[in-house]
Amino acid sequence: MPDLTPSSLLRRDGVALWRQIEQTLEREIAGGVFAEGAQLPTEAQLSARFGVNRHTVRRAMEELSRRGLIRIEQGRGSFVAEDVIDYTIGPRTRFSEVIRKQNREPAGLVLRVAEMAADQNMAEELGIRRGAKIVMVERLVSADGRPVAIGTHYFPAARFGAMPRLMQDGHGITTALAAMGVQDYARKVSRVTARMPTPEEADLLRQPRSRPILVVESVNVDLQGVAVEWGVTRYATARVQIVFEP
Amino acid sequence: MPDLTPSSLLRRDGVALWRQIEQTLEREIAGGVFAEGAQLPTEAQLSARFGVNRHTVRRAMEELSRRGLIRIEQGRGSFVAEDVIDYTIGPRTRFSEVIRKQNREPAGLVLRVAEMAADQNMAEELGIRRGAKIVMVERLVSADGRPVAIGTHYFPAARFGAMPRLMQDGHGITTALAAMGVQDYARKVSRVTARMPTPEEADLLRQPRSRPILVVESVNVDLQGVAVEWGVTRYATARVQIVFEP
DNA sequence: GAGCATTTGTGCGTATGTATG
DNA sequence: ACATACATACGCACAAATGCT
Repeated sequence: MPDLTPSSLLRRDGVALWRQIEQTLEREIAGGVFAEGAQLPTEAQLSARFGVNRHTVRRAMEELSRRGLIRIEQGRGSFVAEDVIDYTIGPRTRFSEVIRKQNREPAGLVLRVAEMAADQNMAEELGIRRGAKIVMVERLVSADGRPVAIGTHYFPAARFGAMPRLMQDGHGITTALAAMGVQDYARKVSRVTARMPTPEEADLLRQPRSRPILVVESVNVDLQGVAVEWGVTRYATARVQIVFEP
Repeated sequence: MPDLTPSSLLRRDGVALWRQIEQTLEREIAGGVFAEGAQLPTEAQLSARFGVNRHTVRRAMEELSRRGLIRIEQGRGSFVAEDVIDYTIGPRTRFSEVIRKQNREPAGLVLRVAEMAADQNMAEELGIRRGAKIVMVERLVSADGRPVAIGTHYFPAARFGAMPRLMQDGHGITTALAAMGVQDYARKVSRVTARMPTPEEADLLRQPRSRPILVVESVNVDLQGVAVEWGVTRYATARVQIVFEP
């Protein structure tokens, strides 16, 4: 199969060489020569292929990176950018619905389950006594098999003691809560910060350690306004942007 | 004036040395011996003062950092944490009101002003023709003299050509818009990502280059639903957390 | 850019105190 | 009394980030 476009460049035809390289690579990415997330040839290989200096290739790559088509990682290489998922957060945010609306397949994998006593902060957020039993469920959520976020959820054990078992049986939060009598729930507030990932977080989210993660803390309440869940979710900035619709 | 607490530590009395150091420093911070934002003595100085190994001091510092009382910066030192500002974003977000509600004094400094033609993206966001004139205003906003965010704002020049002059005359966005006939405006959507700061951004926001910034992109519309402003604001994660209230 | 001082970050080896069976 | 396990504390060396010349 021939290349999508001839790689030969026209010198002094009024279009800078780096522009021609940029356009060639852009067409090849659009045409599927390089798949989403795939590694591009190294700058050295590209400069050999186009018969130009590495600086010229770099100029083209910088432009592609600036336009968001590729992602350059120092010391690793360059990669075709994956589509960013718009993770819309509003009063009625449901993970699986958000992902399906983007025509992707949601999945959740339970990483960890624990039981603990509520400390001062948890107790305040959930409106329960300090020292009351809490169940914690941590899971990795993905879209089309690509990890999107790590969510750590805390539920009052008195009301939701069965939560860990339900979620390990493959339920999402919404259906698990429904099974325990919570027909509906709404998000109260969301606090957003950003920080560098721990090595484990970077591995789980399959993103470079040099890239920050978004940390969103939120509380969900039932129809009576009683807190049912307090959680911290860490999003991969490589693959998601958070959209708030007031 | 004597020290708030004697610095001498009790060995093998059931309380680990690092705990005693943690408590001593905590009391000194609370007592104002070290002011908000002030640099603490180096680990070497503290280990000399307490007569312990540097590791022992580090253990105490890690705990204080985990609890959010101090902030540790490699190669620079450790600093007493400043209170984080809750930057609440909703339909009616006004910078100066948000800051005043936290009992801090807001300020804005115009960094840059420019005129340009709308590219594809800007034109879509603002609902104008591609190539139409746009005015850009970039400013550094602070609370109590501490930089909080860098905002880059784009306005359609046809309607808001006087924007740069008004803002350089010390107006905020709200009063400048009011002077041009926009009595009220509302935020439509906010898209949130995080990335590492450029060196210039880190300097302007007075935060370490190793700490990520929050990037919020938003559109403001007038009462008729017509876009009046499209902007990108970069927040210092050291001093702000963004709160969304649905 | 190179070089240097300062400061925090990390790893490894070792000794000792504390709790448990 | 002894063995074991674990957290605490120390000493030393080097890595990494920052700021300055």
